[in-house]
Order: sequence, then C-alpha cells, then structure tokens
Amino acid sequence: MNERRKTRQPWNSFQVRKRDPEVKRDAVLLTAAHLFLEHGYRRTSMSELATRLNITKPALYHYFQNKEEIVVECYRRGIAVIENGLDNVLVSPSDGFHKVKAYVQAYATAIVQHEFGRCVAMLDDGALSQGTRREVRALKRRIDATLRSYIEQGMKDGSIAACDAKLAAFAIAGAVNWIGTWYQPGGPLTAEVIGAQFASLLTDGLHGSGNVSSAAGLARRDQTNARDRTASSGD
Amino acid sequence: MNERRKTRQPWNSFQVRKRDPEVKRDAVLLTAAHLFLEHGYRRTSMSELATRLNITKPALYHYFQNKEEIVVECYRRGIAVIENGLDNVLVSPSDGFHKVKAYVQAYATAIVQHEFGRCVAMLDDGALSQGTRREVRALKRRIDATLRSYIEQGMKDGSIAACDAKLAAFAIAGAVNWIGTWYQPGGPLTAEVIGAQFASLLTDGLHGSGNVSSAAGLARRDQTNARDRTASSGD
Amino acid sequence: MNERRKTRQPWNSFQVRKRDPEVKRDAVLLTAAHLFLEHGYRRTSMSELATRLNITKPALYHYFQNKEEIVVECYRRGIAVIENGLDNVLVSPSDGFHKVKAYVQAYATAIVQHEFGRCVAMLDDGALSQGTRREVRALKRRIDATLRSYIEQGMKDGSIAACDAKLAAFAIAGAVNWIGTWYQPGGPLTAEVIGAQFASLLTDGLHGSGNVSSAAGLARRDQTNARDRTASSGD
Amino acid sequence: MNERRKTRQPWNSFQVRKRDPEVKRDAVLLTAAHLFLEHGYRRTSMSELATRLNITKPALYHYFQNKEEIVVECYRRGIAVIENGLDNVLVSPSDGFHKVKAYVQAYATAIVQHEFGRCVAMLDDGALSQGTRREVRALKRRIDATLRSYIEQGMKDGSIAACDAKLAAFAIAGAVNWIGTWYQPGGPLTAEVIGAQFASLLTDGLHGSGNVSSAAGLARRDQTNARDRTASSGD
DNA sequence: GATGAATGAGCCTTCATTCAT
DNA sequence: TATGAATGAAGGCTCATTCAT
Repeated sequence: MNERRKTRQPWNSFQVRKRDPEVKRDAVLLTAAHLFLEHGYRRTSMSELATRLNITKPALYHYFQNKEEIVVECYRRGIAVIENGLDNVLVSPSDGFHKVKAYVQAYATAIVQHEFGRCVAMLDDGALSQGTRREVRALKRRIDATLRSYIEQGMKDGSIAACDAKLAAFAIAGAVNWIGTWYQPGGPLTAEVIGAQFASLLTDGLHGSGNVSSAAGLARRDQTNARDRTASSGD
Repeated sequence: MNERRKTRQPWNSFQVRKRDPEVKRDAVLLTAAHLFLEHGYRRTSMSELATRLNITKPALYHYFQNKEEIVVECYRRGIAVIENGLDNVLVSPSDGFHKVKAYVQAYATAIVQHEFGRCVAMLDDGALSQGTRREVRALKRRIDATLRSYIEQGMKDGSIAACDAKLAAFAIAGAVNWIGTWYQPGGPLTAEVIGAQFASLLTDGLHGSGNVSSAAGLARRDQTNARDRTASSGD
Repeated sequence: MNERRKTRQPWNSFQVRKRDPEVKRDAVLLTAAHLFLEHGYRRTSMSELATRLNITKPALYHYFQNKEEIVVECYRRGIAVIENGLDNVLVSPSDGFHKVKAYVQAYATAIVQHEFGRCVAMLDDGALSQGTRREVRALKRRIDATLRSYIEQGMKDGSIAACDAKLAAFAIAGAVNWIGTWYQPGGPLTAEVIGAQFASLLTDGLHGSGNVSSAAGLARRDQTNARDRTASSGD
Repeated sequence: MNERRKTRQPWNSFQVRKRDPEVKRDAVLLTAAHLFLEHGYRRTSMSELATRLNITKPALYHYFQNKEEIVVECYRRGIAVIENGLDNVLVSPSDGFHKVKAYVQAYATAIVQHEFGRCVAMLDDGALSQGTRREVRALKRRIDATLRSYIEQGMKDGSIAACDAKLAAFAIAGAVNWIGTWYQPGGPLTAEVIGAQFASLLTDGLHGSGNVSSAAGLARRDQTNARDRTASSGD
C-alpha cells in the first residue's frame, strides 16, 4: 500500500520531509519515466518535470547533469529490471524452446510491471547524443543477444525448427517491446496473463501447443478468461 | 534504374523549375518520410527538409500548409500501401489461419518495401494535434481490426486455437511494426524473405509448420540463406 | 440593385468579362478598402485580397506597384469624397458656426456613406513608409485646416464662443472620425440621421439648439426614431 | 523627480539584477505601452521591446506568457485608471448634464495623463484573439455604458435635450478617445486644459455655456492661454 | 543546497515581393 | 498579359541550461 502511494506521487518525498538524496533521485527518475512514457522524451520539458515534482528547474540539475542523464538512468534501471527477470530463465536447465518461452514470459512481465522496463522498450534513443546512444544500444543488444542464443540453442538441440535466428529474435522482441504501445497500467490485463499469452503465441504459434497437455489446457482456460476481461481494453 | 535514382534523390526534381506539381509534392513527401524515419518527426526541422530538397523553407509551404500536413500525408500513403497489400489477402478463400498468415506476409512486405509503410509503423503520433491524431489512429485501427477479424474467424473455423484475439493481434502487429526499427533499406534481407519468415514464425511458432511439405523445405532453405546473408545486419 | 451587386462582389468584374483596366483597378480598391476596414491594413495580406478578387497575387502587382500604393489610393479617394462633400459648405454664405455645423454634417455623411471615406478616418497611417505617410497626412491636414478656419471665422464673427480652435477642431474631428469604429454598414442608422445628430451635438451641445425652431422640433423627432431603431446596434 | 526618471526609462530597472519582480513587470508594461502607442501593437516586435528593456527576448516570457498578455494587461491598467477617474464623478450629486461634463473631464484627463489610458483609447483590438478581445471589449463597454446612463439621466431630469443617447455617447467617446491620436506627451497642453476644454465643448457646444458666469470667464481665459501655448502642437 | 532570473539557439510560420514562363 | 513557384526577412515562441544570490 505504502509502496503504491510512493509510486503514484513520488514527488511528495520532496515536500514531506528531507530524505536522503538517493530517495530524491529515485523520485525524479520515476516521475521522469512516467512523463517520458506519456508524452515522449522530447516533448517532456525539464520545466514540466520540475513542476510535477514540485521543485525548481535548477534543482533537477542538482541530481542530474543533463536531461539525457535522466533518460539514460531510466534506461539503465529498465535494463536491470529486465535482465533480473531473465536471470531466472538461465538457471532452469531446459531446451532452447522452453528457454525462449520463459524468456518471453519474463521479458513481457518486466515491461508490463515496471515503468523503467517500458522505457527500454518504448523510448526513442534517437534523441540521445552519440556516446549515450552507444551505451544504451549496447545494453539493449545484450538482451537481444541472450534471446538469440536461446533460439540458436533450440535449433541445435532440435527443439526449434530451422530458421533465421536473428529474424526470429527480432519478431519476438518486437512483439514484446510493442506491449508498451498499447498497455494501459490501470487496465484489466495482468502481467501474468499477458506474459503467458505472449509466451504461448510467440513460441507455439496460433495452433496452440502441439501436444495438448494438462498445462496447455490450463493455459487455454486462462486465455479465455483473459479475453473476457479484456473486452474493453485497447486504445 | 532511372526510377531508382529518382527515388533516392527525389530533391533533384526541384532543380528543374517547371514540373508537374504532383511530382514535386511526391518528392517532398518521400524526402520527408526519409528524414522522419531517420531522425523522428520532431527532430526533423523544416529547414533540414528544405535543405535536402534544395529549396527554401517557405517553398515547402507551397505544397503543404503545415509540417503536420506532411506527416499526415505520409501516414495516409502508408496506410494506403498497406491496405492495398492486404486486399490481396481478402480475395483468397481460405480459413482464418491462412488469412492471418497471408496478412502477416503482406503487412511485413509493405513495411519493408515502402518508406510510407514504415512511417505508419514507426512514427510517433503523439506529436500530432488532436484532430490529426484522431484521423491517423482511426486509419491504423482499421488495419488492426482486419487482423483481429481474421483471428476470430480462425478460432471459429477451428484453424486457430482459442486465445485472446486482441492480445494475439497485438503480438503480431507489434512484431511486424517493429521491423521498421531494425530494417536497413540497403541490407541483404529482401521483403520476401522477411515476409515469409515472419508469416511462418508468427503463425506456426518456433516448431515450424506441422506437416513438413516441400514448401516448408523450400522455406527452410531460404531462411538459411537469409541468415547467412544477414550476418552483419542489425543496428 | 445592379449597383448594389457590384459593390458587394466587385471581383465579379474580373470573371464575367474583360473590362477596361480602370474598372479592374476600381474593383481592387473597393475590395481592398473593404478588407482594410474589416481587418486592418497590416492584417490584410495580399493573398487574401487576391483570393477575394479571384485573381492571382502577381496580377495585383499589375495594377499597383505596392500594397502601399493600394492604401494610398484608398486614402486619396476617401479624401476626395470628403472634400467633395465639404465643398458644398463653402459656397453657402453664412457665419462660422453654421459652416462648422454644415461641415460636421457633410463630413459625417461622407464617412458613413463611402468606404473610402471611412478609410481616411480609420486606417492607421503608421504602417506607411515615410514618404507616403507625409502625403497622406498632408491631405488629412487640409481637411482639418478647413474645419479650424471655420471655427476661427466663427470666433471672429461672434457666432462661436472664444475657445482653442485647435482643440475644438480636434474634438469635432475625433467624434466624426470615430464613427468608423462603431458604424455598421447594414445597420438601421442612415447617413442623414447620424449627420444631423452629430452636427447638432457637436455644435449646439447637449442642451440642444438655443431657439427651439421648427427645424429643431423635427430634428428631435428624428432623433427619437433613431434611438428606437438603434436599440440593438453598436459593437 | 526621481519618479519621473524611472517612468521615462523604465528599462533601467533591469540593469540591477535583483529587484522586486512586480517592478520589472511594470517596467515591461510601461515600455510596451510606449511602443504600442508609437508604432502600434502589431508593428511592435517582442525583439524591439526586449531591446528597449536591455534584456533578451525570452526573458520577456518570464513575466508574461504571451505578447497578447502584455497588451491585455495594458488594457486592464488603462481601464482601471479611467474608471478610477470616473468614480469621482459618481459621488457628486448632480444632474445628468453635469455628470456628463465631469465624465468628459475625468476621461480626457485619464487619457492624457496615463499611457495605459491612451492604450485603451487607441490600440486596435482587432489583433487580439477572440477570447481576449471579448474581455477587452466588455471592459470598454462598461465605460461606455456609464456615459450613456448619464446622458439618459440628463434627458430624464431635463438637463439634457432629447437626443439619441447612443449616438451622443459615441460622439463624446469618439472625441475623447481621439485625443490619443494627436496628443504629444511633451507638448504644452496640460491635462487640465484639455479636460476642461473638451468638457465644455462637448456639453455646452460652440456657443459656450448659456449663462456666462465667473467660472465661464475663467475658463475662457484658460482657453486663450492654451491656444497660445499650443501653437506648435498637432501632428 | 536551492532558487528566481536570464540566455542562446533554434523552430514553425507568414508575407510582400519577384522570377520564369 | 497573366501565373505558379519561389524567396528573404522577420516574427512569436520554446527549451535546455546556467548565473548570481
């Protein structure tokens, strides 16, 4: 509960009492991520950010050197959140196909649950300076590389049919990243539902999983519920 | 060949003073689409566009009232290109599954082949004015609705497993729209290859198509080639 | 009727048939005066004028060298209209007081009846170039000088009480020029009514004319009607 | 004296960095009013205003959101100045005729003495946006309504001859507003002289006040002086 | 440490005017 | 003669960033 409140009005930390600077930095980042996702990086002005945080513009420059440094930090946290989720996949000893499936689920969940995660998926890095863009892209690529390696592993161990691993990775990453485009934080779709559906759709395809196991049956039930609950979502 | 050249340096058309004005409008749009895709809508200034076209800034206002009118026209043409491609799907009398597959192929092809198509997929409509945004979104939604209707048809005719049609459509559309993010016009990947691969991946899943037909064998060969040729692509 | 139509859609002359160029110049001037009075000189663009006349912009430059030349000609015609009206005053052999009275009536009538007359009263000559402004001001001053001379004559012949002739002239001219600010061409007030009322108010004052003659009685009746009919006018 | 200097070169206030922000706003407004009256609203650019104030253009946007907000504030202050002057008229318990006379004097004085007052009389509100124009016109109308009510009262109590109150109000307001057209701040005419003369001319007419009282005699002497001193004024 | 004020650079747009045809 | 196209100059406004206090 308390957690929730902080998330929704992080700028309060500035007013209520003096906290340690790390908390303030966090508040700035969270609000910034919010605005960046809502209006885009370019269209979010430092003034707007400051206003939302109930502080003055120069105060922002106390915590961050640049507007750019703010986004970059959003990116970094987002990447961390995502990679954290993906780490769980690595430990499970399974074939490539199931690793990809778990990957999708983890990635989608991270993007749905964390604003920073959505920043990674949605923010246009074209506005960044060259140096920064390089860093951000390197981070992103690391995630892509992981996915590609799973796919390649799957092709080797026979769990995935021969295909262009790069294209397959692009397709999957695209579908997942795109979530940020239509996902509405307050909506009826939970991270679990989205994650499960995407994992199934992007690995099993539209026919559903080949052997209808009990797991598949369960999944299908979930999907049905999801459909019902979603009825009114979308933009 | 000659055609190709004009496409790549459309601003040349302005060198000659008297020309069919429609040709010039086209040149503006093509160059604009180019720049919008490269730097984003906001970061592309009218000055830059004019410079690239070897004309002065006010001359642009001869052909378009607004900067916004330029993007909107890009959007419109993109939508037209895409819907044109999708029309071929409609005529083929087949089950929902195969319609979706054909849809993916057609959509992906349109996005890869036409800059305007990529504009639809990539440009952030958040920079538009309310009225214009509404129009653009209505157009986009029409495409999404088509896809969703195919999925629903597939679930009815049994060719597609039960799932949340809305989520499935989002996944597919996301994967395809994302192509604009990584696709490099000069690269080795052809529209056919990308289209075929995406169609297969997003409908059959990673296991590949159930019955390995000769067609599937052919596809697999293509994919392998694609992978080799792509080796150095990506951002 | 025919007259009326020409006044309201003078640009038709361009379309219907080729007339001698003088007619076209007139059409331009009339439309220009219209727009200048409606939106002001600066806010009326040559494009707008051309559009209203159903001709192209460069065509305007065929009849006039400048935008400025257009207004100047409006001024000139307006001055001519006014001075024409004032000439009738000169011939009548009477004392200064009655000359002023007749002057007011004539001036007010000219301003109410002719758009060019209103241009003289309303258009801000601050937008003109120095040379042109000098000419226009000289023309205007001539009118003012006439009024002042009447007032001075009146003071000499005893029909007007001692006062600062310059200030008195300013007061009268201001009241009359201001008519253009509130006068609505289609409204219920006729030129005669306005002229008579202003002549009376600005010379006799608010007490009315000293000796209530039959003429005064008539005037009073007119005024009452005017008031009734005006009820809803004004901006 | 010191006060006077500040009024004439208000932009000096900006030289000192830290100042009461209200003072700076005032300086901007005063300089703006100056320029607006000199060149007109449209022809006064924000650059020019900034230059005159020895600041940069964007600094202006610290104190006002818009160019329009600057004029509107000029209007508001002008209206306040005028209504303030008119309030004194209300208290005096007299007939309509004398109220009108006092009104003219007060109005004329306000316009002559305050640049903001002159803004109300002179600035063309046609350049304003619809919403703003509505506000300004409503304010202006309030002043006009006051005058009209005095005239109507005068007609009822018999101190003013029957006439069209609306036209009479227009005539008087026009004469007074026009003052801004010819009045030169540095010239020899004082506010008192102008106010007294206009009050007399616009209510008593050119014959002078009916009963020549000692007051009238005094007035006549003032007028004579005024004329002498004015000799070189006018535009 | 925090703030009100200020700035330089840049962007979209308008307009009177002139070519080239 | 008449026109579609083009232009130079300027204007209002925004924004990330930095002083001076």
